[in-house]
Amino acid sequence: MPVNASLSFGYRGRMTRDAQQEQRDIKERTGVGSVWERSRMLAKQEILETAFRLFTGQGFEETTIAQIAREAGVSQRTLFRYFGTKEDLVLGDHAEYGRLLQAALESRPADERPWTALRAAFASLAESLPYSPEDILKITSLLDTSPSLRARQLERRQQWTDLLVPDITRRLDAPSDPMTQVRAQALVTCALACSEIAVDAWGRSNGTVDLERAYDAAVAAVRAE
Amino acid sequence: MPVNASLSFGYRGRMTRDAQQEQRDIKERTGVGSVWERSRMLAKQEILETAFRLFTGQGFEETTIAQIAREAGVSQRTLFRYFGTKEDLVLGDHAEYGRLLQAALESRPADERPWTALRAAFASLAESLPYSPEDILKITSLLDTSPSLRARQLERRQQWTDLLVPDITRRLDAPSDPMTQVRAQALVTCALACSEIAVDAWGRSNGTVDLERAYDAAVAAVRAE
DNA sequence: GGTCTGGCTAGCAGTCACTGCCAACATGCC
DNA sequence: GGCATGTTGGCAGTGACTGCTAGCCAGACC
Repeated sequence: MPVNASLSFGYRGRMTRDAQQEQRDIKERTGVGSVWERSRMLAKQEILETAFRLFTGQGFEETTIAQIAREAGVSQRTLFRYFGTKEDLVLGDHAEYGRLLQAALESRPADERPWTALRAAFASLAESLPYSPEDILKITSLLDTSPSLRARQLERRQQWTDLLVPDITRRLDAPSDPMTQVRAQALVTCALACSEIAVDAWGRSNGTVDLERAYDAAVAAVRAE
Repeated sequence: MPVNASLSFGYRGRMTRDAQQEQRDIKERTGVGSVWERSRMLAKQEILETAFRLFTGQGFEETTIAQIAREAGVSQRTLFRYFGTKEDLVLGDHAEYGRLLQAALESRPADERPWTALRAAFASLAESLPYSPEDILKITSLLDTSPSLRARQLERRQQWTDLLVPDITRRLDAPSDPMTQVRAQALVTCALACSEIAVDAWGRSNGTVDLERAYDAAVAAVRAE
């Protein structure tokens, strides 16, 4: 049962291309056309597809690394070299996405207000993520079933906060105010929380709720109530 | 079932007594008077003190359960019976504190606005927590040194959210609005985030920053910026 | 006071995520 | 072809955590 290849890391294209074009694409994306690099990507993709199939089929906690490795045809040792933790199989390269988000925020006009800039940065990140809506639905439903997965995701979000706070600090008045750091942290954390709540609501509605409307409703509630 | 039945293990006695006798009985069966209970509490205390000493001395990750158990004079098996996870040694009974917070929130006037009620609930919880300021300082500094500890704490905070959302939902207008749930979640999550940011700032300042001022600054930033 | 019940304990074996190490092999470079 | 280097898999180990079991001992009952 072939799983949608859009699950694979970085893959955003269609499946209807011939192998040559595919290879050129890989070369383009990775910058390296070496056999090593290509087989690494194939293995990575195979592992991810196997993991997602097993996770959605029998649950995250109930699936062992040994099983994924066996069915993907690699050793456990290799699997852990590609994905540092079991949770990384679901959550992807959060450090990379964090950098994307940071870059998106820092590219906003310096005089844009915090909430405005953060909203634009989220929208920018959403466009550059290599996940299809179906992928996000799968991920969010997995998050709902595994506390450890949810914990790890919250931890990652915390790390994103540290990346975004410096920029937001610059957007605040009174930089000498000792509370400026606290204010920036609060803004970033709450914005990230609102985005996550919106994504979760979108996921639980099976994608019928409008994501931006949910986010705006969350932010409006926090600011107006 | 009597209210305090959950306190008594293996209650099998009669029901027709006056309150005073009942209390004496409970004390006998479950309370401080029983040898079992006393040794349980002593063991728990001994384990906690040993764990804190080792955690602060050599770090959370660098301390093993085996070491704590050995130095506290109990078996690992017993330690895990008292504290379900290594993180529980630091974080305490979060489920219990969650119930306290929920009760505090629900005891606020029904027409109080979400932010006001939440702030009062936090203040109430802070007063009923069994930690001294020194304890909190130790805990927050430990949180800063261990990602896994921080992750577990974020996970617990998520569980608190679920406890508080129903009450906040009732405080919102337009309960038929499909976004009401999202709005309530956003409010609770952001309020908890602000309180945590305030506590962290207080901890990093070694207790010199005023906790309530930090919380208010965080909330004000979120709402005004 | 003797006995019985049942909670509590230590200890052991086992699971699972994850890591360090090393030998074997593949690949890229010359 | 030969060497340096990257990659892999197996293996042994660690550390958190769980299930099971035999034995101990406080407390209830007679």
